[in-house]
Amino acid sequence: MPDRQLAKTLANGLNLLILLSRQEGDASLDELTKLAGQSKTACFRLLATLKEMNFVEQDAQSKRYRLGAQNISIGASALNSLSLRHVAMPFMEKLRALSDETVNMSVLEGTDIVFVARLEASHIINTRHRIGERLPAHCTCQGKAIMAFSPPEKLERLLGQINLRAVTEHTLATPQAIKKELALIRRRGIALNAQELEKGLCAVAAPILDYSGYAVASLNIAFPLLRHSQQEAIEDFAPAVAKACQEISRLLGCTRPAPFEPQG
Amino acid sequence: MPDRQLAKTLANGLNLLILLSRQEGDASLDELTKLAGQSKTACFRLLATLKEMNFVEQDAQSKRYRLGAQNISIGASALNSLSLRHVAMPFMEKLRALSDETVNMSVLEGTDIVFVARLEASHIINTRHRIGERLPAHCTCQGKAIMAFSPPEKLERLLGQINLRAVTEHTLATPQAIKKELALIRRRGIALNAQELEKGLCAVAAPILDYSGYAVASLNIAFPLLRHSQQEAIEDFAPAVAKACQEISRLLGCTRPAPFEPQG
DNA sequence: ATCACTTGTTCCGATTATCGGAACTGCGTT
DNA sequence: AACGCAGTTCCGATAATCGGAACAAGTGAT
Repeated sequence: MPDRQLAKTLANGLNLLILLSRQEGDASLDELTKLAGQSKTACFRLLATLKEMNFVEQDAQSKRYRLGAQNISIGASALNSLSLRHVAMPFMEKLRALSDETVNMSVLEGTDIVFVARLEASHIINTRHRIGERLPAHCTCQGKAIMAFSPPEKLERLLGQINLRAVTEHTLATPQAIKKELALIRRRGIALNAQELEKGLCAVAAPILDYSGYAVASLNIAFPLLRHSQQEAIEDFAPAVAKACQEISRLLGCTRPAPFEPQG
Repeated sequence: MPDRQLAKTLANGLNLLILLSRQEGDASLDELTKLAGQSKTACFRLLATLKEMNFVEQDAQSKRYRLGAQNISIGASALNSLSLRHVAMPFMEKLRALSDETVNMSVLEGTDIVFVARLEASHIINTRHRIGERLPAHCTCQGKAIMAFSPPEKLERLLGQINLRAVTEHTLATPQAIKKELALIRRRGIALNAQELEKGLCAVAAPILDYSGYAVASLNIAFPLLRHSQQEAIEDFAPAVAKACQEISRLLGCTRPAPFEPQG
């Protein structure tokens, strides 16, 4: 996997950090050793280093490892340095006022999306995502919106990496199906999630593009089909989301023209 | 630097990540090279590795580095798995060693505080609170410390809900009195409980703030006036409690500066 | 209570990954 | 056009990493 000259030790250490974050709660040295596929000694040394720098903590009695407070501090810093959030927030507030449904912003990280901002609807029945949470990109309209407006070579690489497990019966299951869907999204400027992630959950998303004309993030409105039909979403929400994203993109220096058939 | 067997490459890479997070916004390779005190080549390789794993991003045109989305995801994971208790425990142990009095941590729930961690003094005469126990927030220094550093709208809501029964003759009895007291606490960074809950019981508390700059919990040292005077508490315990809480807050991503007159 | 077994930790030599200097590239300025 | 500057690549010497073996400390079973 290492094509270029990369710092292998650093990569191994970071990999342990990622494994630990994907783990529920804490993990033992042995568990991490097996997950990472390395020697016990190497893992031990790497974890000792991570511990020294507060990236992991070790329980005094059980000796199990968990994520340290350093990650919280750096994560908060990463959120703050995202100028996107500040630019987008007023638009997200407008969208929520319009829809009274939850508005999310996500970025693409590998084959997953990560939530970076969120304004919740006032309803009790709601989506339960949190900032920092990740989801498979191809199962979400936010992920599809970003992928549809990504550079072709990046997209090809992603399609090769995507784990095509079907989350519901509506999930796109083949690279061909995804490509066809992305072409449609590219024409319309809008991505739809019709129960692909969870039954009864629907959402519309549009991409936020930067000066290069490619997507850096996406905004969506998510809602249960209890309150709105898919048709309502397309007619009422989609144009508003698309317009908000176009304005944000313009603020980021994007000059790419909007697609021709936003109404599809 | 410790002499132990640590993975130096990993440490150097993590150090770059920390430097980047302390930086306002982004940083160039040269800047990071100087800050880290390393060769340009080494930094470049480490940053390339960090980039590969989405811990940093690189702007396509300016080549400058900024924190990547991976940190947001891991930070959120850390927040969930690492309870406040784990972060605060070592600091609480230090406070108890310093004072040989009982150290408590509480969070606010409604108009009450709830004890979530506790280290007891060795003395026989002692406070008898237990983890999970609740007390009216406005009668305790812990509650006042949290309220003083809560969002204004939340505070207003609370003040309307508080049941203003006077527990002792020293208890704050009107919203005006409470507001005045909270303003004082906000300036000093320290909350005092002078027999407001029980005759002869005194305590000093400071707030623990998260990345938003608002309080999520508070720490106190509680003791009977038998062993220390109120003046001793202000001179000896208050600065230690304030310092501990500031350090914990920083670990949680708080950047809010400490108040100006911690000694009041 | 003892023994076997699991998990975490230390030691040490061989190997290999890392480091830093020098050289190359691309870009903006004088 | 030449220069300087920042980022990137190349390459050999060196120093750091790795993994096996041994040790320590618990844990559970006989």
